[in-house]
Amino acid sequence: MMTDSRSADRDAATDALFKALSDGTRRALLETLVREGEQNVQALTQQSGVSQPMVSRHMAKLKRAGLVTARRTGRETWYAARVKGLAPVIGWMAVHGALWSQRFSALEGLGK
Amino acid sequence: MMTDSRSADRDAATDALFKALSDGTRRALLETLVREGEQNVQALTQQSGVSQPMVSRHMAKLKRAGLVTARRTGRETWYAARVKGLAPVIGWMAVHGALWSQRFSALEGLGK
DNA sequence: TTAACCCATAATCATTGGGTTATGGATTGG
DNA sequence: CCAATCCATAACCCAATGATTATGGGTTAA
Repeated sequence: MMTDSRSADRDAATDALFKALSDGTRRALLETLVREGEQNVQALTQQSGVSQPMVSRHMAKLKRAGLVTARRTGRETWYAARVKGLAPVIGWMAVHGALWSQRFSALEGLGK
Repeated sequence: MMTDSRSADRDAATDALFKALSDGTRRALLETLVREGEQNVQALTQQSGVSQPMVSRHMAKLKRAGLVTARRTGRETWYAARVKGLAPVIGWMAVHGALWSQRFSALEGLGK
């Protein structure tokens, strides 16, 4: 049930998700997880080009947005991409109706 | 041709696009254009809940991101959603390969 | 137990960015 | 020509954020 006509674009989860994706460093971190699977903070720090604390904070934000999961074993924290996390993005695009939806067929062409 | 292994997530256009979508007010403005078609700044201001200068600045950002087009006639500026503008978002998702691509089939179910 | 290691948080800084009101340029209407 | 209208830009405020170094808590190893 829609409580406000503007709620679709003001949804807190959707907002957190788009904000999480709006930074290049975070997107790069996420892509590393997608490509290379679960990684600990050490490994992510080495490939990211930013400091370890920054990686921790970026991962926290990605986690709050639902884009990664965290699994702690001993002193290491292992992060993994959470595939379902992008669903709200797809949902947001779908909300715009047939106009945008038509373009989704182009996905097949883009799928490399 | 890929000039840098990290370039996919550091591409300036992609960054501008995600940043443009990361604000709820801008997404609401964009959705208005998608739903109701071309609108001038006046109309957008009335429905947005923010001041006219803020609308102008948001629209400028959406335009730089390639999500809207602007057409000036006399003293009015008419903005329209640019459907192709979302392609890089879809492209970015596709870059992540089959892992994400599988989920795109869920679009059909989400398409209302 | 002590040292080394992994990670998260705190403190700090500079920049970005959303918001406002004020202003001004360009266009239309009397 | 003058006034009203439409929009963009400027000036400003404050909160959020990306980044750093410093610190500290918890875990493994010697």
